[in-house]
Amino acid sequence: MERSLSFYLHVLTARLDRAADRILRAEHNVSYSRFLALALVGELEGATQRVLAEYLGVTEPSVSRMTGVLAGEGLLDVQPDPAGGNRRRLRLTERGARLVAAGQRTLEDRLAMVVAESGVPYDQYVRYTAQLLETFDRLEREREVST
Amino acid sequence: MERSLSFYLHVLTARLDRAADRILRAEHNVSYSRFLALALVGELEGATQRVLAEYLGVTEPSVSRMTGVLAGEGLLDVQPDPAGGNRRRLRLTERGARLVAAGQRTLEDRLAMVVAESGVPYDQYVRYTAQLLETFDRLEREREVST
DNA sequence: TTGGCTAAGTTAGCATGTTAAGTTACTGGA
DNA sequence: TCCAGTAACTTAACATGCTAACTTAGCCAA
Repeated sequence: MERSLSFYLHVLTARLDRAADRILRAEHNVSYSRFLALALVGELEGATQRVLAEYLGVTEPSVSRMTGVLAGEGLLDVQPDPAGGNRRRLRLTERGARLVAAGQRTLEDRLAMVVAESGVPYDQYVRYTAQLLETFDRLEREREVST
Repeated sequence: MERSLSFYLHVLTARLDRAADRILRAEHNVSYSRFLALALVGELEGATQRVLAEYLGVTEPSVSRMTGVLAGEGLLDVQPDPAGGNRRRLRLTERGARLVAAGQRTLEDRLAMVVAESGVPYDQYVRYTAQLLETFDRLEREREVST
């Protein structure tokens, strides 16, 4: 196989995810998936599960199961939307918010170190990555419309 | 959350993987994970399961289960190493090799299109990505030694 | 020849992703 | 008023990661 971009991205991301998982479990006793969910809820105060699923890039059943677990652990507060409809509003609990803040510091410090060590220009790489994501999303949406 | 690099990479890769999965299932009736395993076996003629695990960036139990399934489907040939030891030599069957060749063409064409559309310079992005992967691997190895 | 060591692979059980199908809560027209 | 439609969520079953613990095969020293 001519080592392709998708393969490199796949492996790089898998390793970063696993390292993040290891660090978060060791220092904050939470998996990376759960951490990502909590971090986004922190940003999207009062989001519904559907919105969270969209931002996380996973399906609604995944979010449904995850929010159940996180609420059970006291990190997340899940309430029926007071405005009505079959909706749940999501918020971080006090503990959830502390965990997100601490975890973010830990992770960003480590990744910045790896990037610095590699010599890859951080800002440009982030820009490229975000740009690819945006293009990919747009093409996928166009594909869906045409289906 | 200040949208961090790890988050962008995580989401971009998750979407690329899912798109690849969708395409491969539709056109070649195989999942992306299985396709990656087969593609690497094609490159690493006669590799052991341990070597394949290392190249795929997954654990040996994962490979063990996967090779069982792929052999059952007639895409992979798993034989005890004639040189002895508790080893299995992996090779593609005729069908496996055809599938790999066809799948690679399909996927690379599509991804190249996305990258072109995004305006991100393909070669440079691949270089950066490979460079990050290499640095990350080195740092992880150093970490393991020091543990 | 045998008991321990090492390398490679497997098994078991869990986490978290998926799709397909079912449920719940509201809305709007007859 | 009530039934059909729509949006949001849940449940069930499966795929594929993981770690921990076990098994298998060969080697070597006593």
